[in-house]
Amino acid sequence: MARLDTRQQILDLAEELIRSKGYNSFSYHEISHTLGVKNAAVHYHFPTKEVLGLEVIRSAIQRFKDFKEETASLSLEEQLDAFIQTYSINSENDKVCLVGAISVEFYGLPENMTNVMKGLTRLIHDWVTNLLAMGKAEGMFAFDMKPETKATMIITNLAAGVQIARLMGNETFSDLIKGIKTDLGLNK
Amino acid sequence: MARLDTRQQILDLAEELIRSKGYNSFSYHEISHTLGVKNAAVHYHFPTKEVLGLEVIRSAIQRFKDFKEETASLSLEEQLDAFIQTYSINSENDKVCLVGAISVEFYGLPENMTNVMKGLTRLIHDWVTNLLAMGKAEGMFAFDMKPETKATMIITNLAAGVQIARLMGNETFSDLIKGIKTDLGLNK
DNA sequence: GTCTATACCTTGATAGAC
DNA sequence: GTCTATCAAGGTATAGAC
Repeated sequence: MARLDTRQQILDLAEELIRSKGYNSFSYHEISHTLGVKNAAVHYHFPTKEVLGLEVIRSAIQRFKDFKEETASLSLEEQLDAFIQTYSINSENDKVCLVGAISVEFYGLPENMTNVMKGLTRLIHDWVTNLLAMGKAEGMFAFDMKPETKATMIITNLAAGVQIARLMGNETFSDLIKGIKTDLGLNK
Repeated sequence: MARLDTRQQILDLAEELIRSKGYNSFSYHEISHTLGVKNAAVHYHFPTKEVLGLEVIRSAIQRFKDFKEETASLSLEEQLDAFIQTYSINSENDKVCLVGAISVEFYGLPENMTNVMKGLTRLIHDWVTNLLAMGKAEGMFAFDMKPETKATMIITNLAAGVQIARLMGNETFSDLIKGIKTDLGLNK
């Protein structure tokens, strides 16, 4: 049985590794060995590790754009739930988000990567800000500050929520989600 | 002029490096070169990198215990401010906190390190929980959930706040602090 | 598109002189 | 306590055959 798309497999595994150990903690050997190909095959698809890292971020940008389109017709509360869902963790999957992974290693990464990552972060923050602003206007979400600020609060809750879950357990994360909703005046 | 305490200098620099690039992004060579000593000198004080990482975390535990003692006589709001202050960033200092740094690289670190880190995280979380519980009882802080949950919310705001500031700018962080206080019913 | 083979550098770590 | 010297292992990356 032939490999369908080695390039895509490498890309998916690289993202998984970045989000579980960090960019500087995995090697081309780990990727090639896991996928059952050779080191050189990985270099064929992604000539340098920086290119691989960049493509991981670019594909995440595309994925977020798809997410926006796919959820655009949902209610605002459903959109918020769908967004929270993208962070969700269970015992087999406790990857942190890219924003957290890249920002923690920030000064150990190629500048190209951090620059592209800034774009993704803005994209996410703008979308959440807009969602909250609309929700507040509709009387769906309640909060007493700029929607930009509330967006930062929710994004940081989620980003560090998946991180701290590794140190304190997954219940801490599910508990946190309830707190976010309570502070938005949901959970009534 | 003799070096006063090489061991302490190594320890401080190692923490700085972990919090700016991550544990797997710095080397013994970077430490020795920066401090103007040789590789072997670093190994004399910290025989393995794992021991060095462990000592960084242990010294952070001691520092937090000192912080508790030093702030114990302050008002609850002053204690909260002092805690927030430990995360504070400016243009020369935008190190992330140890909780974030260690949790992001979690699966790329020696288990010994992550285990000791769990202790520090509990220590911090318990202290914040207690602070919030007392503050609520006193009518100083207002929130509609378990103090444990609110503690997780504030800690994740701060931990990811310093991270996201690297991608969005420091104003995002100062704005976030205002949001935290607003949600606690302060900032009136 | 994947392989073998290899080059070259950096890494963490050790032995032994001073 | 710091040095010189050195090591084995692992890292990214490339050349060229299939």
